[in-house]
Amino acid sequence: MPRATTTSDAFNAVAEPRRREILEFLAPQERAVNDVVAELRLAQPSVSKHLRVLLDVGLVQMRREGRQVLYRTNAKALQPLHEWASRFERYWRGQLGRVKERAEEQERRTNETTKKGRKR
Amino acid sequence: MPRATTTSDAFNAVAEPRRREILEFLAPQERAVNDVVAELRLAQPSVSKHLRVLLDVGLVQMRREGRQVLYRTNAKALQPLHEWASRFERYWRGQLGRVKERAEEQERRTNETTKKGRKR
DNA sequence: TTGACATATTCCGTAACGGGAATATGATTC
DNA sequence: GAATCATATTCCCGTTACGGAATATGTCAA
Repeated sequence: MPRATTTSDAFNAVAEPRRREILEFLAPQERAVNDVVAELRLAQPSVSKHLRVLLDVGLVQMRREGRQVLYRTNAKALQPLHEWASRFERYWRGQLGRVKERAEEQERRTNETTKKGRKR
Repeated sequence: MPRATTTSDAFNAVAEPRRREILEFLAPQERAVNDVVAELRLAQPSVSKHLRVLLDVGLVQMRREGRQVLYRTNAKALQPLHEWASRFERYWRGQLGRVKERAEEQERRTNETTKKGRKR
């Protein structure tokens, strides 16, 4: 099985650095495709393709305005990513993480290691 | 250019769902490889490979203990991801985001009604 | 040693990926 | 209509992904 498609979810879509840049650029205000091209200095087809991916996973929204197409970041779609990372917050800071860690470490030693009569 | 390698950074490493599961499992306490295999019901070589990727980007740490190799999540390596997502927090909640949104919505509306067939 | 257990690596196959170039679609103006 | 501007899609290419199966490495025990 190959890697999951970039359009499968926000995690995959955001793995590409240029797409992250695009999201940052489109977050404060909506912009036309050519603005992205100019600002990030990417080829136009490349931008269109990245925007397509972002659109498919709901990370951007789109609106037609005359000849141009305006895109904007849909920040809500980044919430799951943020929340997922937040689950680890307690482990990189704060005491709760350490205390719990220590307690479970303790339990592991007594349970798992003993289950097969292992030494050490 | 193909997609960046999974070992290039945390974003790419975390794009794979199984690796996220592994990180969750290894966050509270360190575990042997076989524990991961048993708990997540993955093939052993698969787990070893995923752990290798996670190790390369610093998302887990490793320690040998007799025959087994114990892994644990290095939560600090997830901080950049969390911080990146946090930059969008103001856009999905909070007033700044909404105010700006409303302002633009307003402007969009005025343009549409006022200047119906203009040039750009 | 030899054998078992635990984990890692290699090789294979299929399936994206992302860039570039060319081309297609869409909307506006003349 | 035709020309033009703005964006999207298609095709080709070299690279990488992940899974499965087989095999290799490493550690302990008898």
